[in-house]
Amino acid sequence: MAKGVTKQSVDFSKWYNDVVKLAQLADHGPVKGTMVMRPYGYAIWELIQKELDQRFKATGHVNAYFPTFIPQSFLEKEAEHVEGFAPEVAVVTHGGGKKLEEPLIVRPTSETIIWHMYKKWISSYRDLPLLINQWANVFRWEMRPRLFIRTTEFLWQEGHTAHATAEEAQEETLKMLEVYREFSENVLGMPVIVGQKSENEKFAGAVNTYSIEAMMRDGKALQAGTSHYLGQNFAKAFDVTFQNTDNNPEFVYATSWGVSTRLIGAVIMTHGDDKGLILPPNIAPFQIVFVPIFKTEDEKILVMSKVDDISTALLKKNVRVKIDDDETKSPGFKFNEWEMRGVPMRVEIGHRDISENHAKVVTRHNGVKEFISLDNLASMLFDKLTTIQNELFERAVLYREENTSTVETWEEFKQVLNDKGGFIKAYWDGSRETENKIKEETKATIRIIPFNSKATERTCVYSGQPAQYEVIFAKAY
RNA sequence: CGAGGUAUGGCUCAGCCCGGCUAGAGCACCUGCUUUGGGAGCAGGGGGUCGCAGGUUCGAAUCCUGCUACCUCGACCA
Repeated sequence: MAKGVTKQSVDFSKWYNDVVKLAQLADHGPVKGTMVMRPYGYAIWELIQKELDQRFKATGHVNAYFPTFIPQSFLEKEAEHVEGFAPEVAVVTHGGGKKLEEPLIVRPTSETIIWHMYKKWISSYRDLPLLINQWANVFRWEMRPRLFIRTTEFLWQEGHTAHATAEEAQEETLKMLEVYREFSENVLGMPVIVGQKSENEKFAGAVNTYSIEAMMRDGKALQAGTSHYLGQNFAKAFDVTFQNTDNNPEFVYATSWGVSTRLIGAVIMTHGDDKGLILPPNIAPFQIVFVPIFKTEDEKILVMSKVDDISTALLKKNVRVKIDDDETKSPGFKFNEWEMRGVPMRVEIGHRDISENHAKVVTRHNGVKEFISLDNLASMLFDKLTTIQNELFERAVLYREENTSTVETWEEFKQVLNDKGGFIKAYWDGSRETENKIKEETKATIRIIPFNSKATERTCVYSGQPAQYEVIFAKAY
């Protein structure tokens, strides 16, 4: 049927595209890889922004805005950075009808222009730390775009901080990683594994990259957020020094950290099912949808006044409510429509219900239908939002555990990856060569080196050499 | 960027192989009436220079060339 989404088991990619389009989250723009975020999808982003922004402010950061255009020469000042980003950068060569003296790059990330400015603003340890975040769009010319997950232009936030000591900068890096973890788990209901990236996977220009990794329902890994300790790399490239308390000049220590609209893709693929989207209440544009059911004008007046009473009580508790009173659509259509669009709870109220003093409440993620007394309906619904939020997280944790395997041998590794997929815990010798060979043979990469990873007395699953870490391997987005 | 596939009304597709009257269907949309508790029914109606550009031909949705976009798989990546 054209009305439903493709089943996940039939074709997960198609399922994802169906959900994005049918739930009206986003559409393709006319230029390859560009995305139009439709109102429903953008509303989710606004909720994500609000929650994150509160957390950034609470940890002492302030927002600012830097320009999109960056002189090409800036990118070239940090060797690893230019090597990493040059292949995917868009370049402006003409302006005002004339060829520019120096081409401008359209920011793929803002480290360079921000550190150019930081040089002007930092001269003493008293100017530090400098804790700035910006909400912006960035551009990366990707080969294989995918709505929300990988688009040519995307929205994100990027924090850029400057510190007087390495210790303080490292502390900041981990502090923001923890903000991302807490946000992902409590707001998005998405469990993540926190840890460090291998040399192969780290940010171009960073000393260390840390990330949160999530498992999607097809068993693949998605990097949901990163936090980088940049050391003095950018300070040296842009000559940013400060006078320390001993009156000596010293290069500034830096961090950067970001999450993007990719998080929306992550939510879709963490919670969704064959009926479509499932949104955790904390980021659902509509947390509860009311479907009033009536035949006559008298019934309509009765039903609508009751719906208004309950929704008003909910609005007072800041619950986001949608009353679907569109009389041109049948109730059955609305049930399917709002389930597909992921609204956490639906309340059906008709004439019959009112005479029996109850309403039918249907919970999206588990399909449970129950009658609840109208007397305490508003408070029951309010409480259930928290329950649903928790259940979604628990369910996602369980799914991840079920699809995580621990392997000892290389044969087992290949077999599990092939038969089951998901996350594979295995020991690794810490070498780039081994990681590359595993990638060549299986397409799986080291997604993360979890914190507290220990590998004493163990050997590498591939090379048989003494192991340095127990890591998570997976195929990734 | 490499391999394969697709492009016909808003959507899903048929027609193409083997060129030929006015390009079809289902869904969606509009109007009217009847309906409304899991994707309503009947009747009437509107909408397509067949992705774009060029070529072959008396004649092209159909054959040929180029381009673009999208999908799947690879390499790259938040």
